[in-house]
Amino acid sequence: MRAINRFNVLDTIRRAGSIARIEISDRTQLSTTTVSAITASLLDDGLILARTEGDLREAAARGRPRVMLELNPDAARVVGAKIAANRMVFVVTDFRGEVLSTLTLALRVDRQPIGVIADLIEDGVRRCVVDANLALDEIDSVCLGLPGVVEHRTGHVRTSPIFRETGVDFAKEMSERLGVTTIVESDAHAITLAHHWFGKARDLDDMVLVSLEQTLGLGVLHGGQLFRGAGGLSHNLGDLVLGMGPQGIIRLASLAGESAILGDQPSGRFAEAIRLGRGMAHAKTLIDAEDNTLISAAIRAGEACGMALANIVTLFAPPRVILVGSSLALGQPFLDSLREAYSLAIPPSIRGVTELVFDQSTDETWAQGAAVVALRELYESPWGTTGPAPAL
Amino acid sequence: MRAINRFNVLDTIRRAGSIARIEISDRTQLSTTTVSAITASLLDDGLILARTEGDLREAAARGRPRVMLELNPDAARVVGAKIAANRMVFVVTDFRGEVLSTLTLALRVDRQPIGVIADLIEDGVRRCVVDANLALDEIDSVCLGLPGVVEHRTGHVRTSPIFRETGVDFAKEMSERLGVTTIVESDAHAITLAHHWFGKARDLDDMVLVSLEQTLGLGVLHGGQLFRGAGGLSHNLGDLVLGMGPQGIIRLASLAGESAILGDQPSGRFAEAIRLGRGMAHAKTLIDAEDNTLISAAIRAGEACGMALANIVTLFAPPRVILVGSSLALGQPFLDSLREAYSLAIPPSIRGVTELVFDQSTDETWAQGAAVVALRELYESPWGTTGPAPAL
DNA sequence: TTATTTAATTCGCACCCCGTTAAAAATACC
DNA sequence: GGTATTTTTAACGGGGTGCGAATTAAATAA
Repeated sequence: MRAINRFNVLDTIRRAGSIARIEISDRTQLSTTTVSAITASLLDDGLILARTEGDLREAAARGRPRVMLELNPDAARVVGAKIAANRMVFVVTDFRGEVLSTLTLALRVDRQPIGVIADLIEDGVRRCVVDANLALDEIDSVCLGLPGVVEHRTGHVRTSPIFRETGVDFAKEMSERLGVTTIVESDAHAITLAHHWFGKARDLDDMVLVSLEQTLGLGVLHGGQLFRGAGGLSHNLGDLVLGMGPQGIIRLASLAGESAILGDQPSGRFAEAIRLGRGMAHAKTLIDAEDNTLISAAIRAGEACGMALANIVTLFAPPRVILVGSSLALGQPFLDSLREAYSLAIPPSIRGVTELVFDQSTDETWAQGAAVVALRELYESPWGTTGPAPAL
Repeated sequence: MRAINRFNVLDTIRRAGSIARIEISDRTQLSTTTVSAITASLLDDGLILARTEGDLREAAARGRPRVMLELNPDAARVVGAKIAANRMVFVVTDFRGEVLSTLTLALRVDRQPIGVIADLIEDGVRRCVVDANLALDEIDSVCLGLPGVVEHRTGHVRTSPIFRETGVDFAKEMSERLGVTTIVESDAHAITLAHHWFGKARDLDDMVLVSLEQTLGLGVLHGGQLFRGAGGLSHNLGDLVLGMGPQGIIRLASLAGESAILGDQPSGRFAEAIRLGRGMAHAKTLIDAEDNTLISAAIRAGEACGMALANIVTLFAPPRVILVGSSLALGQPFLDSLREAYSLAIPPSIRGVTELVFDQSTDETWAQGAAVVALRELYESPWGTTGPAPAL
């Protein structure tokens, strides 16, 4: 019970950024007595800091000025990473989730053996930590966000476009290499939490996020918690079936995946751009130059996404859906056809329930989301004292 | 906190049927002390009963014999109902969810004004209660399971095939008529809970149920709780989009809904059978007689369902999916094509995660499920005392 | 009959939260 | 400077919760 209240208080402080005890007791419905006790213990553990200035009540602040409380940035450091097929982005953040250093590695890792990928990630983590003027043993936790189907609880990667192998115990592997607790999570879940903490869902505890990257992913926030499916699996939208064609099953990925839009051939005109991770940006340039093949591919992809989106909204009926990912960079043809297909496909009975939001976050935001996954677990840890100081 | 533990203990007793305190403390991880206190209060409130006999440990029972605890059937009575377009089924159950009386009314209610439907339901409830040798004021709660999109929390029916109107405050309406707390819930949710309590998901706290009736519904059980979407909406599978045809959007309902299979025309050859609620049974007879039109309709419907099912499994990855509903009565052509389409459409990455189970429950089971919805709310109510007797 | 075994209860302890009250702290107003 | 105002801390009593140790209860085995 204390643990729950502690978490709530800590989370209230995080959301507010800077807040007085009175406000906390107001928002959490806890008595000021209790809030005082909990904040005292949080101060004691060094998780929060008190600041005297900064009382921003309207002019007439008569009585004793409030003491503002805020997270102690130095209470913990974590590493978050977005691992994609053609690039890796690492960030080190402080306890608030604020980025301390960033590192982007533009290199193609898919189809590499797992040992090589692990090597590269290990290297990236270590370099990014050094860039933040830290040592690895000052890092409390690492979280890797990667595409594919990931079992969060066990760190088991069932399938991922970046691995040739299936069923990899990647969290274990990386924990051993780094000597730091390492969590593996789907990249879509990471960006979902990033939006919950910092982005376009700060005000909502229920929402759905659809990520349109090389892989098509889904994040569902339900009561402030990620909905992780029964077994803690992530959702792989690309596998959704959109219909039956002459060649058999038509999956969303085959219409709206990156390779479906840009073409898959290693000799294709995008091969070079893709290798450099600039595929979508390049495509945008061509679309602006009225390249008809690409425009029609973008339109097809938008239609497919719009229909899949309508199905997801039919199932979850969230107040807001956030769309993210590199495909958004395709611009008007894609977005317009998506919107049109969506509004055609959305059933009348839930029309108006859901608001559609597009967001083009940087890769850094995704990595930051991974850091948030790690931080959330730290927030819920019992930490130092849970009550009076332990007996000596 | 007590409330939570009380509910857990009560639910443990329900699941076991008959169980000793020690076992409860074993399963709930509560201390025997706490279990004793809670069971004492439950006994005090008359929610459970103690029975000395019935200690079924293996032969050598040395020490003090266990006192078995079980639900007190008389602690409460509820009415559950399944309201369909061509029939209504009511049950009265005791506190355990055991059926005390049943009433089936075969009558077509869709397209009737809402007042008429309410009249019929009111009548059915009253008659079924009388059949159980009870008076209405001995009923603690009523739950109506009906097809369509229902907001459970408010009892608001957004759309339903049995109402011409949209946005009906049906719970309020019926509560006032009956003078008994009345809950409105989607029929799919009702049958989901029925399977959780009594049927093919007794052993699981996570599963998905798909109901193939006139309307296509979905129930998702997550951690023993119904997943009700963000706003408490139910899920209407019929609105799922399966592709784009020459006539525009193709929805699941247009391929696999009852009217899609049997034909919609009032002058059709099924008109009479449908009116009597025997549509599917009649269809089965014709299929057995090798009626090719029907067989191909059944196959089409099966394919559509199989594909939609694969999408749902892709999203939720439950350990088990239960399929229920009148369409199952179509037999081999339908089931085979469903299974085939499903196994074709299910992505390889989660193959083997989910087990498919078919179940042809009677209408009574659906109504019983509605009763379970009502009972679960009673279980969570604070009831009489929450601790020592209230001060006089 | 006595010892043994197992189940259930009683009792005391620690904890947690709340409300009230009082006191201390830090400012603005007069 | 004194006074009013507001936030924060501290102290006390009351009620609740859960747990462990000791105790009682009820049966069987020797």
